[in-house]
Parts: sequence; structure tokens; C-alpha cells
Amino acid sequence: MRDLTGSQPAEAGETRHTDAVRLLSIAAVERETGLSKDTLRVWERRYGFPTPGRDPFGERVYPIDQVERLRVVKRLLDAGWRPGRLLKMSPQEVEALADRGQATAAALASGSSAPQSEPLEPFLDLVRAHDAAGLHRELGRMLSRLGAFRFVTDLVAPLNVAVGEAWMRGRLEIFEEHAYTEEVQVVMRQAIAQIPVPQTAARPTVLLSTFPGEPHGLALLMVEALFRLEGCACVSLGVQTPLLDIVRACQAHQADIVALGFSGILGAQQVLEGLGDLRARLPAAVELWAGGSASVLSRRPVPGVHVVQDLRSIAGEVRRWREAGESDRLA
Amino acid sequence: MRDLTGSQPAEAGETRHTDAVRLLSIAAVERETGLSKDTLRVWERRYGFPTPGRDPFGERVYPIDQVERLRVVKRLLDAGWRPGRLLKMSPQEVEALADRGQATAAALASGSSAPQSEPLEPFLDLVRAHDAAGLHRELGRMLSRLGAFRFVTDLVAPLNVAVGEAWMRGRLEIFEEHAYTEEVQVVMRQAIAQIPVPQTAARPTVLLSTFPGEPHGLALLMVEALFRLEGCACVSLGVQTPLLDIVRACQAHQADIVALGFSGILGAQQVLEGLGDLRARLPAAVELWAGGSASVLSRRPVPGVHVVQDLRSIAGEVRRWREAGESDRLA
DNA sequence: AACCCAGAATGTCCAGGACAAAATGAGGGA
DNA sequence: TCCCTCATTTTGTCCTGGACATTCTGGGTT
Repeated sequence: MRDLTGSQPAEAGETRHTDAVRLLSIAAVERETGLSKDTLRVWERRYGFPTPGRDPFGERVYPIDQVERLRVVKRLLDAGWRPGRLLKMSPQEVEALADRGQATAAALASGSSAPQSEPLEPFLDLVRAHDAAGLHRELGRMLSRLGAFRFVTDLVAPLNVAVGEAWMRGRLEIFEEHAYTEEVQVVMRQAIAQIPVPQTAARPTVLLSTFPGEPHGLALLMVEALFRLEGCACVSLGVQTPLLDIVRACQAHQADIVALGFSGILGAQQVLEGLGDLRARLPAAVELWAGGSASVLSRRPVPGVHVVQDLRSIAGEVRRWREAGESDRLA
Repeated sequence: MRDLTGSQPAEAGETRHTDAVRLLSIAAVERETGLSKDTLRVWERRYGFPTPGRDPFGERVYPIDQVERLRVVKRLLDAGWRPGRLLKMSPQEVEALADRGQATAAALASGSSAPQSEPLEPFLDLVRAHDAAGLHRELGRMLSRLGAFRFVTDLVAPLNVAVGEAWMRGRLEIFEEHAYTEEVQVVMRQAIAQIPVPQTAARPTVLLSTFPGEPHGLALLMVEALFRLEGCACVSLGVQTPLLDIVRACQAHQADIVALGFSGILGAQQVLEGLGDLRARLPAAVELWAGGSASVLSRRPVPGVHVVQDLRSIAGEVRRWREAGESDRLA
């Protein structure tokens, strides 16, 4: 493997070191940005950006700042912009756009659908202060104060957005984001453990997972908590389950609903193709729910796939399922 | 979109629908098997397998049974076999190999290092029965009965090996392994939560993570539990932290020990280079511990890296650190 | 306004060549 | 016998440049 992202031996010398840290191979950029190698090459050919250098073997090496710009571009792409325009703009213009674009998106998220989100700054401060214990304590406190439902919808969800945003802008180190995720996960699992388990075989039975390539599992925990609060039986497969295995698991567990999370790292085409494919393989009686921050979901509906726009709507949707199912099952 | 794998509407007729479920695009095969598109194409060119058909646009379509065979091949590949041999064999030979091949490695692992393991079969039966609730209950019971230490060393560790091996042999579906991992993770976090937190700033402070490309986080939880039992302060970054961020986190958290897990997914060279590089970047006073099932660790020692062969030895090693540190700090 | 269509834009696929990294195996000491 | 070294084979990833289905855009028409 010719990975230049930091696996050089220590003896390689300082220059090499510095280079290794600042330069990424095309595979690494694919991992970091979610843009496929094909796309990266064709952008270079067509639009003249990115402009990677070449290593001694003639292979592309991407400077870290171009990778960061690519990340922003990816975000704007998801927001509906088109590459032809974005890639001809100067880095400053792109930055400005990102600021503006996010402002509207943030307003949309916190203004209309999150009317009374908790103040987030104190938590971000704890993350930046590397105070894991303090973050844990404060999250636990908020869990007790708000209850599991509001904890998820009013605190964790907007906080995730804020942290993701800060990370994308370079306002947060990767390790800080990792530590945050870990701590939230601990508290989320604690929250789930506190939800009483229904005595009898509960319906609907919900199968939770993500597609391969989608490593973001935090949202899964949040959704699991909300389903559990509604008295559903949940089976989580963790992240990155191959499609064929989701089908098998659905059969094995007699699931009524398959719920999948999408963070936006997967390409639009991959998401749509995968959902369509899965829909075709699942029995028609099984509902397929998709949610998450990936904007493809709301922009292009997939027949037979139920898009959950807002965490808060899960309760209502479960009620819908129960009412619909009742009449079906009686028939 | 040229997807033939499942985005057909249900009304498209039976034949069409059957095709959609039976044939996968190269992107779908990549998703299902984890083999890259490049690899799939080059195998076809070199070894004559797989032998996908072509759709009306000249693009590869893989029959589902070839995809299944590719999944078996991928498993054997991970077990150390080489494609050149595997792909020239008949499907039957490959199947036979999947059964036989792992017997040796498994005997080696479970025979010597787990002298008084708890009986594992009941747990494997629960996994195979898809009884998540039962598995949860029994694990919880064992946690109470054995205590956290023996729960980790005598039950979870050998159980992980057994599950991994069962999967290798094709005795366990991927989704069953996923469900198992998820359930164990829940109980492990519960176990960790029960360990009392030391009042004062505890030493050593341990930073836990894995390298990029190493997604196996269960072992991290087990190690965290053992460190916590020894009264250490733990900061877990979750999996896949870039090397530089490990260094930064180490600095930010004033860690005394950096502990990394290796499952064997990463190549030998990547592991050794990464460890050497990290060692060079960390202050000399910070110890670097590496553990896990990756065999490289025991075969080739890295100067300045402490290899932890057995989970049971962590307690003793922490004691060693404290004693050594005491004299250092007094000096 | 609603609809439609030509042309531009865009992502994915293909072929076949190249080559570094990893694995293998033979040969030569300790 | 065991271990190390070095040449050879194997194997995955990257490259170039081309093709094309699909989606989007921007008129023009009903």
C-alpha cells in the first residue's frame, strides 16, 4: 500500500515527515471526503480542481488544504450546489458560500423544527477543554433533567450538528470530535438501558443498521432510544451491514421495520441504488425507513422507502404503523 | 442510473423482478463483498473468476451465486489464503477449505491462552437462535457472577475468538456476528459504568484508540474495563484515530500510556510503521502499549513499544508502571 | 403556469498497462 | 534444525483517456 498519510518510518527524515503529514493519497482523500477516486480524477480533468502534486511514482498527492476545501465542496454539493460552479470559484468564495449556506440550514434546523433547543455552547466548551469527565457529567445531568426523548431531540441532535459543523470548519480537532462521540455514545447507551423493556413480544420490531461505508453509528443509538420509548422491539446490527445480510437479519428477526441511517458520507447514487435494491429484496410487508442528515433522502424520494425527516416524527410514525397494521392484520 | 439490481418498480413484472434480485452491479458487489472494483476487474482478467455477464450497456452484472462465492473467498482471504489459489479452485473445494482451513489457527488460540474459559456453546447457541434478549440476559448474569475482570478475560475474550472463528467457517452469518458484537458492547459498557471512578486525578492516564483502517472497537472496551479496574483514568477516542491526532490527544489529556488495539486487519508493515512513527512522535515519557490478535506484534518487536500479549497481564503491567514511575518522579 | 425538449453537465464504468508492496521459496550460515 | 537474506512471483492499487446513461438547465411552446 502506498499510503502517504503518516505511516512513513521515523527514520525517513524530517522533510519526508512533514510531507507525509501534509499530503494525502487518492485513497485517503476518498476516505476523508467521501468523493470517489473516479470523481476526484474527473474533476481534475474537467474543472482543474483539485490540483494534486505527484509523488516519485507518478501518483497523486493531495495537499491537506485542498482536502479541506473538498470537504466543504462536498457539503455544498449535498446542499444542492453543482460542482461545475463550485470548482471554478476561489477558495474564499466557497468559504463564504459555506458560511451563508450553513446559516440558512442552521436556521432551518434550529428555527423551525427545533424550536427550543438547549444552549449548546457550554458543551462545545467542554469538548474543547478536553474535559471528558465534565462532559459526561453534564450530559448525564441533562439526560436526567430532560428525559430521554428531549435529551435526544433537543440536545444531542443539535449538538451533533454543531460538532460536525465545527469539525468541518477546522474549529475542532479530529480527536476532540472522537472523544465527544465516545462520551455521547456512553450516555446514549445509558439512556437506552434506562428505558423499560416491554414485557411481551412488542410490535413493531425494528431492525437498525447502516450501509457499508457508512460508519456513523451515533444516530442509530438516538433512533433506537426513540423507538424503545415508543415500546418497539429493537434489534441493532451496528453499522455497515451488507445489504444481503440486512435482508437475512430481517427474516431471522421477523422485523416489521428496517431503519437505516445516512450521514451524507455516502454518495447520492449509492444511497438511492442501495435503498432501491434493498426495497426489492425485502418482503413488501416490511417497511423500509431511512433517515439522517443526508440530503438526498429529502430531495429524491425512493418508491417504497419511508423517509423520516425529523427525529421527533418517529413517535407519530410508529403510531401510524400500529394503526395501519391493525386493520391489515384483522383483514 | 444504470442500476439493474433492484430499482425496478414492483409492477415491472415477475421476470424483470427476478433478474433485479439475481443480478448485482459492480458497485453493489463492492458493497457486499468489500472487494474493490479494481480488484474485481483484475481478478476477472487474471484468474477468470468471477465471470459476470453484461447488461445492454456493456456493464458487468454479477449473478448472486458468484457474489456468495466471492464472499466465501473474501473470508478465506482474510484468513490468510491467497487469491491465485482460491480462484482456480471449484466452488466445492473452496467450501471444503472454509471448513477445514481454520481448525489449526483456532486450536492454537484457544488451547494455550485460555486455560479455564467458561463454556461458550450456550452463548453461541443464543447467537444462532437470534435471541438478542436472551443473550443480553445471560451476559448480564455472567457479568454479575464472575465480576468484571473474569467476565472480560474468561468469557468475552474467548467468546470473541469463538464467534470470529465460527464466522470464518461460515457457521455464522455476518448479521449474527453484528448482532452479537452489538449485544456484547452494550453489556461491556454496562460493566464499565459499574466500575467506580477514582476520586482524585488517577494515574496512569490511559489513552485508548485504534489506527485508521482498524474498525474493531470491542477489544478497546475490554481493555478499558481492565484499566478502570486497576484505578486508571481512561480516555477512549473510539476507533480509527489518525496518528497525528493520537499525538495531539495524548498531549491534551496529559496521558501516561497510549494503548492501541490491532485485530489483524491491517497489514504487518502498516502496523509496524505506524507504531514506529507514533513512538517517534510521542514524548519518551509516554508509554506505548499495543495488543490484540494481530500476530505481527508478537513476531517482530518494535523498540519502545510495549506489547501486551494477554489481557490478564494488564493489571501487573499497570503495577509495574506505578512502581517504575514512583522512583522516576521522586528522582 | 405547466409542459417539453435540446444541449450541457456529471458521475460511474471500461480497458489495459504499470508498478510498489507483500508473500513465497530457495540458498546459505549459525 | 532453525533463522536470516535475497530473488521471484503474486497481488492490489493507481494511471490514462474514452464512453455513455442520467440529471439538470434554460429556453420555447402550448
